[in-house]
Amino acid sequence: MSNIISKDFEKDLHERGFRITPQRRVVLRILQEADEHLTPAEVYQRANQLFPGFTEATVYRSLNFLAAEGLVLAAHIGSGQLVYEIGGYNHHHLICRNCRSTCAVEHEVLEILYRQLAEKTGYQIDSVHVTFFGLCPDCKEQKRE
Amino acid sequence: MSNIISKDFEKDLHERGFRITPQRRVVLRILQEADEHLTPAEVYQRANQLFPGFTEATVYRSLNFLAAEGLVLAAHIGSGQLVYEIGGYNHHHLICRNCRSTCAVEHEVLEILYRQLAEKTGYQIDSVHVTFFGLCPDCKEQKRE
DNA sequence: CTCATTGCAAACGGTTTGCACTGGT
DNA sequence: ACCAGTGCAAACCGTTTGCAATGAG
Repeated sequence: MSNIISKDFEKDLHERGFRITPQRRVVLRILQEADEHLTPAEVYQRANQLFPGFTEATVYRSLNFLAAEGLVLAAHIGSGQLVYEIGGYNHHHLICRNCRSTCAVEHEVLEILYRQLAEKTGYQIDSVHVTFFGLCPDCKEQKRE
Repeated sequence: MSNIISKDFEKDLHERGFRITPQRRVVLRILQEADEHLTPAEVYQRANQLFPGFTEATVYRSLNFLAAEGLVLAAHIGSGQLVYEIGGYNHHHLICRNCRSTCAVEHEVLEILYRQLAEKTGYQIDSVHVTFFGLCPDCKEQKRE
């Protein structure tokens, strides 16, 4: 879809008393176009180019808002920083603890695990973004030297 | 073992020019006795009782040191906070996103997954502490009301 | 016109750092 | 005695908040 916010969402938000501001559109759009997770700082940086005058506070508020409304997804990746990405696309990350490179893993690969975990613990797992650490092929090779 | 720091480790650290200070012993001991992950603030709180005069800075420095030396393990659990726990005991956490209760999962359950992931991606996964989010049995029940 | 949202700047909480002192070795 | 480690206080960084001004509805 090419719409910034689908009309359904706009209507829904509107009916609940929220407003669709240019700022929120911009933040959402940035995440849609980034197609990867971004830190609030990265969002701010890009937002400021598209929309001079943007405040960091507004970035945080927009991200929180969009996350609360389910339009974007907040995830904790290593390093303690919270990152945001466009919702609706379940995937996970591998991060190389040596070179920091990342690699996405399709959700399907992990789905079996989730089912097993759920059975064993009674939890209803709904993590949609988990980060694993390790060594990427290159660094693994290098370490062996 | 009842030793605070095994003699081997003391010797090893010593040979590399590090010193075993009472502060480091205290921090390590707190983590050993806690038998769960603690935030730096929690460590500080306990350390200050055992050892009045302890500084927060020292807690952070000790934790970093012990983590770098492999004596304790730093893990990112949700909420972005870094927590520390005694090393050598691989496990993972489920956190209920509703009531925040946590539940540990034995490493063995996930070991198969790691092997699969490693095969598919070429990464050498060595995450020893991954956190999954979901709903615990109680909250799952409650939600259904 | 109203009230949700923004901009601004100040506050906040967790973590790190510079520096002189202390104490482990 | 030497230098790694500590205490203290100030700096830092990412995030949140109070308040008056703005602009979406």
